[in-house]
Amino acid sequence: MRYPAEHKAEVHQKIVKDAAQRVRSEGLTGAAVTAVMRDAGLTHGGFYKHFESKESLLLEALREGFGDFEDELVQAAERARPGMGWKAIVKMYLSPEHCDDVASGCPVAALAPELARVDAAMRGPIVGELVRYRDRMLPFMPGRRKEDRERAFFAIWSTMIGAIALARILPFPEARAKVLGSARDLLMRSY
Amino acid sequence: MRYPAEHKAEVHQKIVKDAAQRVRSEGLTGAAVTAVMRDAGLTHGGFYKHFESKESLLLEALREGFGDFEDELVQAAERARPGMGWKAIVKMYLSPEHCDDVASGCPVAALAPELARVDAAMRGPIVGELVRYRDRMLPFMPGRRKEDRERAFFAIWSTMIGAIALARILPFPEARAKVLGSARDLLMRSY
DNA sequence: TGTACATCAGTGAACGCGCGTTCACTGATGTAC
DNA sequence: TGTACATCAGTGAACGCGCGTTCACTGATGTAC
Repeated sequence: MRYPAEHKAEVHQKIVKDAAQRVRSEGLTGAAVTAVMRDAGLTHGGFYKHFESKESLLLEALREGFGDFEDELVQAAERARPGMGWKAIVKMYLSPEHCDDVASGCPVAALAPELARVDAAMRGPIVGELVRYRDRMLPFMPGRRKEDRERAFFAIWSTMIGAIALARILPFPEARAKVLGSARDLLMRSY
Repeated sequence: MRYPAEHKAEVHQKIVKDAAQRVRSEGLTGAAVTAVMRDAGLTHGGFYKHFESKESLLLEALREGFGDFEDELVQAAERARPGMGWKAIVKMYLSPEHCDDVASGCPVAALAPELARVDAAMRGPIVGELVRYRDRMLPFMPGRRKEDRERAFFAIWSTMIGAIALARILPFPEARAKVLGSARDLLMRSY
C-alpha cells in the first residue's frame, strides 16, 4: 500500500521517541527491534526500511533523549532570575519527579556506566552529546570566568547524576528524598 | 575424578571473584556462565554444581564486589588522622586509579542504573548492600550528630558516584581528571 | 588385603528463548503511454 | 480515459548467535564388606 508523503518520517520519529524512552527506562539493550516496531503498530521486518541498523536507532534515540531533557533544563533556567539559572536546574534535576520519571529523564543519570562501555563506533557521538549538554548548561552556571563555570558545572553535574542514580536504587520515597535533599543542600550552600 | 576437600570451595570462590570483576567492567549481564566457567578452567556444564542459578552467582558476585571495595575505603579511612577519614575516602574514591580500574572499583559507580532495574527478588539484597556500605562509611563522615553524618555521606557519595560514572564516559585522561578534580574540590571545601 | 559399589566435580550435547538481520513477497497508489 | 508497470512501506518466515539451563555420562577416589 502507498502512504501519505509525511507518513514515513512520522513512523521513523515515533520509533525514535519510543526507543529514547525504552533505552532510559530499560537500559541500552532495552529498545529491541521487535518491541519498538510493535509499539509503532508494525512488525519487526519493516525496521530496516527506517534504520540502517540497530546501532543507528540507538544513536538517534540517545540524541533525542539528550535533546529533550536538555530543553527542559534550559527552559527552567531561563525562567529563573538572572544568575539563578543553575539553582533552577539543580532544583528540577533533583526533584522527586525527575527521580521517578526515568523514561523522560536525564540519559546520563539513567545510563552513565553503560555509556562508558559502548564500542568505539558509538563513543564519539556520545561524547559529542556530553559536550553539547555541557555547553548548553554553562551559561547558567555560577562563576565569573568560563573556567569557573566549567568546574562548577562538572561538580554540580556529578552530584546530580550520582544522587539520582543512587536514589533510584532505593525502594522507599523517604529514603530517595533524603538522598536528593542532601545532594541539593550541598550544592545550594556551596556556590 | 575426586578432588581435595577444599577444592570445591576454591573453585566456587574463583568463579565468584571472576564474576565480581566481570559484572563491574561489563555490566550486570557481563558474567555469562560460559565465560566465568572458562575463566575457571572448566566447561559450562559444571556451573550448577556450584550455584543454584545464574541469579545466585550474581548476588554472590555483587556481595563480593561491595565487600572488597568497602574494605579498601575503610582501610584508607583508618590510616587517616582522626576526623579526616572522610577526606581519605574522597581522595581514594576520586583518584584516577579508581576511575581507570572499573573491575575492582565501586559497584555503585559501575552499576547504579542497572541496580535500579533488577527484578523484585534481587532488590532486597542489593538495598542491603547499600545499607551496609553506608553503615561502614558513617563513622568516618564529617558532622557531630549521626543525622549530620548521614546527610554528609549521602551528598558525598552522590558526588563521588556521579563524578566517576561521568568521567568514565570521557575518552581523554585530562577531561576525566577535570571532572574528578572539580568534584573533589567541591567536597573538600564544603565540609 | 582385595573386590564391588557409591560418590560427586566435571563434561559436552542438547533444549528453548530472544535477539539483530535478511529476504521473497504483498498490495495500494503513482506514473507512463 | 484506460491499461500496464514501477514504487515502496510493510509482512512474516527464516537465519545464526549467545544465552541460561538440563541431563546422561565419565572417571578418580573413598568406603563397605
